[in-house]
Amino acid sequence: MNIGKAAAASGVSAKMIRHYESIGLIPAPARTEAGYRTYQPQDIQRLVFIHHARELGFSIPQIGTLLALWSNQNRASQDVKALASQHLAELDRKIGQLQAMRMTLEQLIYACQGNQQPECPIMEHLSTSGNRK
Amino acid sequence: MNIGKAAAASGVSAKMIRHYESIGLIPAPARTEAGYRTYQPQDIQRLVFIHHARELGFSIPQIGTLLALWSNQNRASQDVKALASQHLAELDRKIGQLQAMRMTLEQLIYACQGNQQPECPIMEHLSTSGNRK
DNA sequence: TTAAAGCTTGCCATGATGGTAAGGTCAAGC
DNA sequence: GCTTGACCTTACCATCATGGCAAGCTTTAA
Repeated sequence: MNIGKAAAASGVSAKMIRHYESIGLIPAPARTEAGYRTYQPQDIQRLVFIHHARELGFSIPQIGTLLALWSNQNRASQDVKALASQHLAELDRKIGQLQAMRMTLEQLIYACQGNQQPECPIMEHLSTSGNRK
Repeated sequence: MNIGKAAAASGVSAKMIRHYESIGLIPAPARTEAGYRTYQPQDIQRLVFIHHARELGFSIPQIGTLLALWSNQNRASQDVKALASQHLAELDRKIGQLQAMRMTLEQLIYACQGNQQPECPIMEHLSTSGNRK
């Protein structure tokens, strides 16, 4: 299977497959005489795994760890759970940050008249030096 | 005022002040004979404005627009409001994405025993090819 | 006078991904 | 057989905002 098919089958773009190979996340596959990469079914499984992990927001280094656990028959599910929990905490942190922005911004938008006049609480907020609780 | 003081006064790092200058977000300030940048109070105001806008998550191009509106006496608050609303929508989109990840991940973590055994719903989710609603 | 702190520019790195360019290869149709 | 188009290859550049480091100059304080 060439890289195009592998990309379509796994949901990972050809570009990213090459990238993952270059950073060592996936092993370098066999090549045809012409130099084309050829993928086996288990390579596709690995790519699918990566794709799903990316959908959940895991970073590439985390996915490296997950892949190692995946191919380890003696893994303890608590290790997987710990990594996932760590990522969950990170997601919560990011969501919290964005929601804090969202909250302030929404209030400012609500308070803004949105007319032809220049007066605007949003601008005032941005230019005000201090006292922003 | 040198760049260090300007950084401390505005909350924008010296590094970023130089960067903003290099991309044209702020005008190049006067220099001393030795080549040191010297900032005026209005420059600090501008930096404070940028800092606050970054805290709300506005992108640099958006901040460029906001700065233009800021220094425009004839601005209409509806223009500011429109830009802010656009950004709010973007925040909502990102929050939604993260929350979708969060939701799935939390369920998987909940279902995982977290013991010494290898069986793990998280791993199953990642390796399963399809049917992930 | 000397040492420390601060400034200068320039380059490199992040993280995950996209784009583009220049060229080689393969398969199908004529 | 030859052309065409789809596919592959590598290599480089771009994003976005920020940090770090290095080599060298300037200012300040002891």
